[in-house]
Amino acid sequence: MSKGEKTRDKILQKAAGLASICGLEDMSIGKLAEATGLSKSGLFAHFKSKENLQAQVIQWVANMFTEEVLRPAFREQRGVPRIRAIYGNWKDWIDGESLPGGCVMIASSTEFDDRPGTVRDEIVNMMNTLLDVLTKSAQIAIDEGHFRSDADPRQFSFEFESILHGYHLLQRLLKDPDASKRSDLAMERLLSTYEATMSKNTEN
Amino acid sequence: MSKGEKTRDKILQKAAGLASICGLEDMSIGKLAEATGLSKSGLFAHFKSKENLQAQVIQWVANMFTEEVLRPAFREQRGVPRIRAIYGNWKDWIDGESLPGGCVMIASSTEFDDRPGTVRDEIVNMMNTLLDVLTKSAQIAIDEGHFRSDADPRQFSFEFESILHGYHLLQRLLKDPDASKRSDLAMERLLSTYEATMSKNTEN
DNA sequence: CCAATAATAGCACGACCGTTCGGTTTTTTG
DNA sequence: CAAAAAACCGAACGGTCGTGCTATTATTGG
Repeated sequence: MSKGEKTRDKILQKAAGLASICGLEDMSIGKLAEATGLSKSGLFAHFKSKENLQAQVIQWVANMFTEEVLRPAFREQRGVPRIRAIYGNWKDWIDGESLPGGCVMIASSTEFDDRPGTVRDEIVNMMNTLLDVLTKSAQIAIDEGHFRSDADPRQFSFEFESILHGYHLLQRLLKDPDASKRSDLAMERLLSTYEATMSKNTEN
Repeated sequence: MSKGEKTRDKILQKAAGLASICGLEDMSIGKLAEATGLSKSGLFAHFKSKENLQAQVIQWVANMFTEEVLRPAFREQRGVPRIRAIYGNWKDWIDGESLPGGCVMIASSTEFDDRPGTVRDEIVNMMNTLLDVLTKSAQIAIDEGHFRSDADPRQFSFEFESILHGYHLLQRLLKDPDASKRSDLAMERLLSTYEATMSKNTEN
C-alpha cells in the first residue's frame, strides 16, 4: 500500500466518524483537515470533489459494516442463528462501537433521499445490497427448515430492517433505557412468526 | 392575527417544505428568504437566531402532523379502526402530500440525534409525545377489547413506529414499488399479534 | 389622523465553504 | 543516486453562511 493510499484510508476513517456525528453534508473539508492534521488543499487533492469524498465515505462505511456486522455473523450456523448474529452485531454497530455517531447508513438514508446525485446512488446501492443480504439470509433459513416454507424472505428483510431503524430512534435520539428490550421483543415476535411450527418441524 | 404573525406563519410553511427536502441544517436563511420573497435580514428579524428558527419549524411541523395525521384519525372509532387510520394518514404524510420532502420528524430524528441543543430537545419532545399518543391508542384498543388484555401498549408503539420508518426508507429512498404492500403486511402482522383471539372476544 | 410601534430592507462584518493553482517537499522508480 | 512522480502545503478566489446595525416603510392603537 503506497503512502497516498494509506493517508487516504486514514482520511476516510476520520471522515466516517465525523459524518456519523454531523452528517455527510455538514462534514466539511476544513473540519476534516483539522481532524487529520492535513492541510485543506492536501486533503482535497485525494478526492477531486466533495461529492466524490462523500461517495467514498459511503463505500468505506459499507465495507466496515460488512466487516464488523455481516462477516462475523456469517461464521455462525446458517439460518436463524446467523440472522440473530446479524441482529446483535448491528445493534452494537448502532450503539457506536465502531463509529461514534451510530449508523451512517440509516442516517444518510434520510439525509439524501431527496438529493439526486452520485452520493444518493451510492447509498441506494448500499441499502439494496444490505436488504438483499437479509433476504438471502431469510431464504437460507427457509431452506434449513427454520422458517416456514411459505415465508416471504423479502418481507422478512423489510421487517428486520424496520426494527433496526426503530432501535436507532429509541437508542440514539430518545436514549430510552428500554430500547434494547423493545427491539429484542420485536425481533422475537418477528422470528416466531416466521419460524416453522414444531409440528411442521417434525415433517423433516 | 397581526401582520407579523401572518408572515411568520408563511415563512414557517416554506421553511418546513424546504427542511423536508434538504434538512433542518442545510435550510439556510438565504434560500428561505428567496423562497418567501423577503430580505434576509427582514426574515431573520422574526426569529432571533437560526437555532430558534429551526426549533419553531419543528413545532410547526408537529402541529401540522397533529392536524393532518392524528386529528382526522381521532374521528374514527376508538381502538383498532383509529390505529388503522393513524397508519394510513401517516403513510400519506410520508408520501409527501403535505410536505414535499416527506416526514421531517423521521429525517430530523437522525439529523440531530448527536447534536445537543434546543432543536434536539424539541425533536425529542415531539417524538416522545408521538409515541405517547400511539401508546395511549394501543391502551384504548385494549380497553375496547380489540387487543389482548395482556398486550404491552408501549411495545406496540415501538413496533408501529418502526414500520413507518421502514416504509419511509423503501418509499422515499429506494422508491420500491412494493413499499406500500410491504408496510401493510407488516402492519397486519403487528395488529394480528396484538388483536384478541376470537375465543377471547366471546368473553365479552 | 397622528403618534407609537412593528415590520422589513439595505448594507456590512467576519467566518467558513469548496475549489484552484503554483511551489515545495517527499516518495517511488529506473 | 538521480530523475520522475506523487504527495502535500500556503495562499487566494468567489460564494454563502449567520448575524448585527441603521434607516425606511407599513401597521396599529388612541
